[in-house]
Amino acid sequence: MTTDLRDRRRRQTARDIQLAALRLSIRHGYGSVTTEAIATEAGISPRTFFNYYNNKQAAIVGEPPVLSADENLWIVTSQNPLIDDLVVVLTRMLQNDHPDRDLIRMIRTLSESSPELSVVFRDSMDQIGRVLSGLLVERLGPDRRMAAQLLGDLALQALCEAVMAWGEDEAMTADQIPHIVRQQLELVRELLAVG
Amino acid sequence: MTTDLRDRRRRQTARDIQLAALRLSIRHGYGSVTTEAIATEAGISPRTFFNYYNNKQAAIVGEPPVLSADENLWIVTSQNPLIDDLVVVLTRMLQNDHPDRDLIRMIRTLSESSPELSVVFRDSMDQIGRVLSGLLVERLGPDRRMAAQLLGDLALQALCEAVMAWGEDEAMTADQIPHIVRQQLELVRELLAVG
DNA sequence: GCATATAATTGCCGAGTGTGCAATGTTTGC
DNA sequence: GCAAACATTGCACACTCGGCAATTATATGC
Repeated sequence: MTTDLRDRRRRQTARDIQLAALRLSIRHGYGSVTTEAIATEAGISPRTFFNYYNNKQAAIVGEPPVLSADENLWIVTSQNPLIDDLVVVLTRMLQNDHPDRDLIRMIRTLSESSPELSVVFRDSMDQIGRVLSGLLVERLGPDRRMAAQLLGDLALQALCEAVMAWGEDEAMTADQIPHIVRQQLELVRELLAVG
Repeated sequence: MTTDLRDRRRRQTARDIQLAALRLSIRHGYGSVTTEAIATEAGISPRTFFNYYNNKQAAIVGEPPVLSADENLWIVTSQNPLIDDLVVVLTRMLQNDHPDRDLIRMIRTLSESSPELSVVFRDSMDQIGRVLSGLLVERLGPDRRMAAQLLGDLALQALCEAVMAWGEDEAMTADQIPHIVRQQLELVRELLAVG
């Protein structure tokens, strides 16, 4: 059962690299920091950096959470209100991958000073978006394909914003994030109706 | 009044480069095509490539349309339904920058075969998204800031999808794109209410 | 027209990115 | 312990991208 030693090490190293990338980039600017500098700061060789992340941007955002299509197939046939189901899916995803408030804040700080990073957080969740959209397309049928994709994207974007807001507000607990997501989705619905 | 010779040349060259990038990438795969090969195909020097585009991805999607904040300030104080105003803004933007159906189709083809490009089209519109979101935040007030950003993003994503759909369907005319956007936004509203 | 300012193209060079390969360590299962 | 599996590293190499200065093309004033 010590079989997880490697796993823990791997996670820890991935984290070390991310932290090094964030610290150095915040201090010296994203563009001025080389992968070599990050590797040195993280205590690994330059070559090893690329065993963990494909590029500098990936190191900044870290390993994104995963959304398993198999475990969420129920949403395809569920009769509940769509908004409820979306919130359930995102809640579960968050429970599998507890975000770190400090890291989130550093990412936010950095993407404000480096415009080229503004899309990076979002892009890192692209895989999740595709899975979610795929499930929604199944649920809503091919004639509502486009709206299904828009909904998946909207929900994911709402999650990103809610996580960012949580990062800024020390008084907020992680389990409030899904609540924010629901609230904002309902607000969007109202604004599309009257606003 | 021949003062536009340079301008026309510039546009033409930008287009030539984009076309070369798309053709070569579709034929040999995005990852296997070098900027040097693109430059040669476009009839320019490798160095000139980077005078037009900052990187290979930018060459693929070409120069994105611009959304002028100044010209759309009216949306901040408009009393019309939000969805109407959004459609108007996007319609005007499209009129300034007629998209080319063939290019859109090539981009779509390519992003299906190269997953790393799936976010590129969207990312190229990031600037537009920020402007639009900014306007909506002004209109809706700081307490609805998050929803405003989600709405701006949703509208932009709807536009992207509508343009892609138009690219695929020869029977569709460009002026139908805003109609599709409206239709999909309304569908999203309904789905958020009942779905 | 012609000379001159302005802008575009190009070659050259150098720092940085990212990958394949093979050697060397380290962990795990037995 | 030992062998298989896995991780780290160094090395070499192709590619990306930007600064600089020389060259060429275009625009403008006279």
